[in-house]
Amino acid sequence: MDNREKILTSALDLFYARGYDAVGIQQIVDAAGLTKPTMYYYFGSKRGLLDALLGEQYEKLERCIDQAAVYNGDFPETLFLVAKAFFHFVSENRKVYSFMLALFYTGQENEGHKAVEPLISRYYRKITGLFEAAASKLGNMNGRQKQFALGFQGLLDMTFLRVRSQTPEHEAIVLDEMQIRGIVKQFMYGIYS
Amino acid sequence: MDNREKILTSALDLFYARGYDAVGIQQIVDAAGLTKPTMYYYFGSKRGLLDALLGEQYEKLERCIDQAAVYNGDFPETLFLVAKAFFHFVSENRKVYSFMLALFYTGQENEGHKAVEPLISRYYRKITGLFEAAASKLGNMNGRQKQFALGFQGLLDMTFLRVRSQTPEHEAIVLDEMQIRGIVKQFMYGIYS
DNA sequence: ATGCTAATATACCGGTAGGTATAATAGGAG
DNA sequence: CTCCTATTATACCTACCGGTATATTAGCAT
Repeated sequence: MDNREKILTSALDLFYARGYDAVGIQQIVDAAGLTKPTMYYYFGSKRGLLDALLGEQYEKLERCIDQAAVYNGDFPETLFLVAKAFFHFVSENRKVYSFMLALFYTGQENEGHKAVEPLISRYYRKITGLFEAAASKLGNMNGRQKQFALGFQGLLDMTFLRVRSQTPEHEAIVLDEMQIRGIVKQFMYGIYS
Repeated sequence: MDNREKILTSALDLFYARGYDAVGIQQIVDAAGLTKPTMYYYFGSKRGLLDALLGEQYEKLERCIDQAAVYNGDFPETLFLVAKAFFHFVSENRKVYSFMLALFYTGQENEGHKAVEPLISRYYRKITGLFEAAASKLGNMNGRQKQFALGFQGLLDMTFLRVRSQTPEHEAIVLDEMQIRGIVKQFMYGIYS
């Protein structure tokens, strides 16, 4: 692992545990066994570090979802595949996804919020696109695709947070296929009722 | 409004917009038109200010819910009354509830998280108690009361965040009874399916 | 008027924040 | 061997952080 990666890793650990604003550059480079100029050489600023961290991690999430999110006519199955891809990613990247959610929930004038906001919006557009692709077949969404997308992703986030809180920090987050199908089923019943 | 209140108000405004760690005491007292020693006279420390702010606001939320959350045999109706009380509170206190959620989602080693955690836990215990009171009549919960409570509250939070994001900062958040009934209905279908 | 207390301001503390000027080091290309 | 560039560290900057010692003000009871 080169020094750039060391800094990114230490930063994520600390941001996840204490939050972006509560962590100083000094603490990050200390944890990485380096010094401040090294961090500024690679990232230019604290915000630059955050952007790099979020950008690189978000790309991984997006690739995960893109591989799964192909509407093929069977909408519940598509949602299941998306949910499965999502949980696969967050299980192996619990820190980064938790951190992204935390940043997104902080005040809109917060620097961290401004950094994640475009990524989260982009992600939601992707999920919304799924519902729009299915709109012609489902028919009864009445322009509520965005609301459904938010509801669906909210259910996934909520489930992630619940399972995370019940899983010790050092253990892997586990959700089997049956549980994931259960979540999608619950969501679909909500839509059709 | 006395000076103590002025400080609490300014603090909430700033914490809500920028986050707890990103706001300094100096900014808070400047916004309130006062000076630092006044803040330290009333609250002793930044953490003391946060505790006072959260404590006083949480009490209002708890009173709101307590008035509504009395299980009377009709469980869906009980949930509806709780949801209605919840939305009534968050509509009139959008900043404080948003701020509480933000703090709760930040890292567990963050001071702000430590401050809200007991309040949120207490709140969840209250909601869980509702499901436990209904357990004898509903019967089929199989010890999943806590999970249902988290799911139900998560749905309320999610809805609040969605409606909030669609409501301009200066406008009141509005959810009519029909929409609230729809949310509860969606949740119940999930349980029974 | 006098003394007491609650409430507020001025001016300051040590520490650390984000950030940088400068120099040393190291590895490859010629 | 020598130069060049990429990388890293030492030492420092200013600004602001949370917090406080001290003085002042205002109101009130005597």
